[in-house]
Amino acid sequence: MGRAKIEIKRIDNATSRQVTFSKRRNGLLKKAYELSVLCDADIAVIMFSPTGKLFEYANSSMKEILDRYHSCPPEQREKRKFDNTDYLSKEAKRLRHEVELAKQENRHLSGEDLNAVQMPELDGLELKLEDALRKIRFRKREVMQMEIDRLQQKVWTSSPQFLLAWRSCHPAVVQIIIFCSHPAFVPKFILQ
Amino acid sequence: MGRAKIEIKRIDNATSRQVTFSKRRNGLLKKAYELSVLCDADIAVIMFSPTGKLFEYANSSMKEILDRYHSCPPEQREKRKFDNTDYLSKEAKRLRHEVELAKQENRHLSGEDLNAVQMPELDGLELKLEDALRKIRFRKREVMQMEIDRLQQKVWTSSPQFLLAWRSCHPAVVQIIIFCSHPAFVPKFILQ
DNA sequence: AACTATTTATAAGA
DNA sequence: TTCTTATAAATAGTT
Repeated sequence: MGRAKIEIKRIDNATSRQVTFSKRRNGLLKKAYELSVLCDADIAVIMFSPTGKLFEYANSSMKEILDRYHSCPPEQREKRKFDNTDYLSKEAKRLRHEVELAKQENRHLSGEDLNAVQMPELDGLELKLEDALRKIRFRKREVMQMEIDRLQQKVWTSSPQFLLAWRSCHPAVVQIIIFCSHPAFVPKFILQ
Repeated sequence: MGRAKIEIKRIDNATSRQVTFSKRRNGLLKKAYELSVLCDADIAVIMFSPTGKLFEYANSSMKEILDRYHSCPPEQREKRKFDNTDYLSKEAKRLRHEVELAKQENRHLSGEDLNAVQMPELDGLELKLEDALRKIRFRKREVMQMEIDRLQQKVWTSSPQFLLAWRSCHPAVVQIIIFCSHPAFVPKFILQ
């Protein structure tokens, strides 16, 4: 939710960690407040910052909520516990699904596994592939042009000795360089 | 954060309230998890749903966090307490600021309070006002045209008696109607 | 503390 | 419930 996506792992830089704590602490408190009001739920949040300071929220009385918590039978507590593992396994599930979708799309873009694909999707795929081809060809021209420019530069800056020696080994390549070069850039000596 | 903006107040419909609780409960737990990991903070969340079910989160051990909480001197607890009033007063502050900004803009768009305004902003205001004028004039033409159409319709559907009677009271208005009407729509009798 | 480009959360609908 | 999607809200990086 910011300029960049961040990985959920401990922030190394202490200053950034503190700044992020301040921002997200407020976000969490706001969410807790909204949930308690919207849904008429009793909510308590206790936070100790990285520097050990206490922050808390309770829509009603903290003591009341904690008492109610302690009065719940332990097995009920454990049952509805949400620990990091729960969240991580949910995320893993979502990621696996995402991977499946992406792979399926790859197959379709490779012209495979098309038995179940109907006309509208086929039209879409066709257009997408045509577009991809155009882009790839454009990029190819670009890369070729860069290589030609590089070689022209080399011809222009090379010593005659180097070019003449090179021509004796690779006459065809030097011919191509001359062919591709603007006449003004072909050193006079090489035309002799 | 959804299709529509909602006001933060108790959801009346019990089903919606329960659905919203489910969704936001997960959101809150996720935020608590992320904050604890990112900032290396100890966090505990206790929630009782509208139907009285318990949900909890603790990055480490709930007991440990609660013990630590109880071991804090009461005055430290009170100091960092965030209750509904805190949030509402923050929101009020933000809203007051927003109102100030909007009023200032109104003044500028009314050509007032321009002493501190520099050239680029003035150019912007000028363009904005010219655009506003164009839109207003366009809307005026639109409204006038609708009125003319309405009157033409009336002329076309009125009984001669009504129009003749009306002309005797408001001859000028009837002249205007005739003038504005397409010849084909002016009833023959009125030209006599 | 503000800003703003992005990511994320979520309200409504299917 | 679960998924989808349009939109509101949170926030990471920047100033």
